[in-house]
Amino acid sequence: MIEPKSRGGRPRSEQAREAVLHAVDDLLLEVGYAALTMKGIAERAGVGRQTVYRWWSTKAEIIFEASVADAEEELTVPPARTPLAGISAYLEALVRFLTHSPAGIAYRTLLAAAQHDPAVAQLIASRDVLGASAQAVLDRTIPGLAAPDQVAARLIGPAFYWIMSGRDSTELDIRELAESFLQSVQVRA
Amino acid sequence: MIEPKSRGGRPRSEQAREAVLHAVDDLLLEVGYAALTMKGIAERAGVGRQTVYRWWSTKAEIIFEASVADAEEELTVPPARTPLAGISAYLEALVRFLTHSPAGIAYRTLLAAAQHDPAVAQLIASRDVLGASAQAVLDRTIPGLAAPDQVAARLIGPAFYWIMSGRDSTELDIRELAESFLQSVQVRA
Amino acid sequence: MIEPKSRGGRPRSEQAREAVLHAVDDLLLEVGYAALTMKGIAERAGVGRQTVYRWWSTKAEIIFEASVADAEEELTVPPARTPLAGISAYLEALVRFLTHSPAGIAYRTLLAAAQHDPAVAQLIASRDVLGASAQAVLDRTIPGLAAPDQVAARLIGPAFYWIMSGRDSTELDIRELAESFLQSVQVRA
Amino acid sequence: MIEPKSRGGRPRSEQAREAVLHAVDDLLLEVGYAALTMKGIAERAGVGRQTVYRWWSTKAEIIFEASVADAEEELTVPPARTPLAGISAYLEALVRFLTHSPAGIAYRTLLAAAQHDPAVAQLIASRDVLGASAQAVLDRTIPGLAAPDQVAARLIGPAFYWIMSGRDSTELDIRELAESFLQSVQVRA
DNA sequence: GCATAAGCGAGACGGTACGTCAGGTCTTACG
DNA sequence: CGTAAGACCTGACGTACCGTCTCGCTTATGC
Repeated sequence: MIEPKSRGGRPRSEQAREAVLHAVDDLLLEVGYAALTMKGIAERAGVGRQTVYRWWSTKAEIIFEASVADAEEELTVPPARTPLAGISAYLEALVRFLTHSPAGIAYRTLLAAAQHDPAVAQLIASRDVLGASAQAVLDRTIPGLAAPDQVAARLIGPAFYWIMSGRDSTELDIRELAESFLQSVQVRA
Repeated sequence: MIEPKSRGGRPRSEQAREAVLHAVDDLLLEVGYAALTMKGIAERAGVGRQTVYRWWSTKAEIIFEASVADAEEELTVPPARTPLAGISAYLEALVRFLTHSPAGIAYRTLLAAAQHDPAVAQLIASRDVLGASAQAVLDRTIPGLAAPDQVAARLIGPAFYWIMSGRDSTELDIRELAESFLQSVQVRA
Repeated sequence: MIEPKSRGGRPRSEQAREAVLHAVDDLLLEVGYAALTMKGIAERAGVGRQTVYRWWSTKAEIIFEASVADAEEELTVPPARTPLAGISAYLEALVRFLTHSPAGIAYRTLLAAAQHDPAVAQLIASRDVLGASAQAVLDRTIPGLAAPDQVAARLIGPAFYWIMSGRDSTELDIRELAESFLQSVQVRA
Repeated sequence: MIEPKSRGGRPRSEQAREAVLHAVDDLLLEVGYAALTMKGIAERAGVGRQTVYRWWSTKAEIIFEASVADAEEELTVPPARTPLAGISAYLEALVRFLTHSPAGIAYRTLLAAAQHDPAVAQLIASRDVLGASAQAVLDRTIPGLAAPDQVAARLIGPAFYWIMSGRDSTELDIRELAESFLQSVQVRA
């Protein structure tokens, strides 16, 4: 890819870019998605409103850029000695991500917005952090699966639904989830 | 329970109540949740703005009241001859509900809003249509389950995640989902 | 005059009428004319809103009915020994009325409203308390004046303007006003 | 006086300012003070509501700014050859102003509002167009008066009361008013 | 080394929805 | 049939944020 190679003009301020991303991180935790406004972001970042609009069209885009890197890191788990340990560790990470990580809260927020905003839906589809992380674990644990997408959904889905529907994550029996999943896979293999 | 028995005053207009609920039904499909405004609802319903605020605090409450009855009906499936047929039929109904039913689209919208609005979260928790419908099917198909909530999550979760993450519902292999679920239950029984 | 002789039904409640007039008296002092509302009057009087509208069209009418009797009484001064004493006493009463009497404040309020509301203008013209009171004093003091209306205006006007334009009434030299007025009348007689 | 010298930002739109003032001028004549709303002003001016509120707090402030310059001009009369001619000319101008000039109607409106709104009272006291115009005439006609404020009130008051109380201005004998005033001044001098 | 060009913070612009309030009308049950 | 209560529709209130614009200024490139 070739740089656009500007023919002069002041270059984009990296300082402003980071100030915006940090402002969004902070504000998302402080006031929540609904009360997050472009105006508020600009003021918190100490940046002109036009500067925000110049580089991002919507608040969803900013949240996405601010959280996707963290999300990928947090959902990466090291290889484990047994399938059960690997799957359990992944589910632990998934639950922790969705319930306690700022990036995970941002993800839930975006996924929520995607339900009624096609632009956001396309945005999160363009970098499917949850699916990709599950895929990585499955490839390592049970190579050569057919319909890997659907298997990943069977892995992620129960915990995902539990949390999205507002249930208490500490009452979730992750070990049982991991065992059921593995048995449903192995029996059919 | 005794009626509050008002001591005079004009009674609430049932006509206004229904006009508002229908207006929300219509507008939700036409313009979507984000562009759904209290002002717009009142105007579409031919009702005063104050009248809307008098009976509902937020648009989420109106959507909930407008869709919960439909939701319960659409998620009820008749008894089937075999467990596989019963589970499959339920999953079919679930997918159809979440993707094509106005009430289901309303439900996704509310669940999305609940991610960053505790009031909405409490509202949908107060009448858990998805969980209750799954529970009904499970009671009939595999009586005496331990941890029925978590089993319901294993039933609902995969399809739920598939759809919420924006994947194409026609590419979902429901038969395979039902078989995996039943085997994971039966093997462990 | 014949009573309308109602053909049955509950008669008008004198109690409700007085409650409304007292409520207006009180509220006018407490919150002022601008913040005086039909709704507020009804609630303060413990009376139905419809009952207020049934008997008075506007808040100006209620204020008028509530204050005109008091106004006439307060602007009546006893005969004095000399013209100067009579005129001075009248001007004292006028200033006190316009600045300190609830009825006088109500009058200023109505006169203000009359500037942009023909209905109110007609209402206060129908019972010209200020002009009538001045006329009474002039008839007694200097009988047989030509153009009594305009002379009354010369008597009332200076103090009236002083107060309406917001000047401090304690800085008004009433004695000087009375002397000037009498001299302007006598010289020309 | 130094300009506030803003440190950046789009400058105030003179076009918007004038559009608002003209809209108020027009609407005051068309619909009157009571039916004059901030919303209506903004719409008529083709201006955002916020823009109106940014520069003026109340409709009284707008009316004041829209009319004070006209008022001062209309109440200025050229020097006359005799005191009687000068005073008469001033009273003519005063009556014409209060009854036929848009600025004068605006002034009556403000003076009315001032009776129950201290903010408006202070506003019109801050630039006392009536008093100042009378003062100017008196200084020229009868220099060296004691208590010039009260003398001005004696000059303005009778005509002012006549008009404010709703009487017909064509029935006012201005020549007689002027003569009475001069005699009351000269006799005492 | 000076013109050109784009990015910057600030803040006013025309809009629109917010949630509240009062207006004036109506529909109840009660007396 | 008058009354108190209170729901009804209407529409203005003053505020917040939208996304755009216009300032003066800064910071690069390229002639």
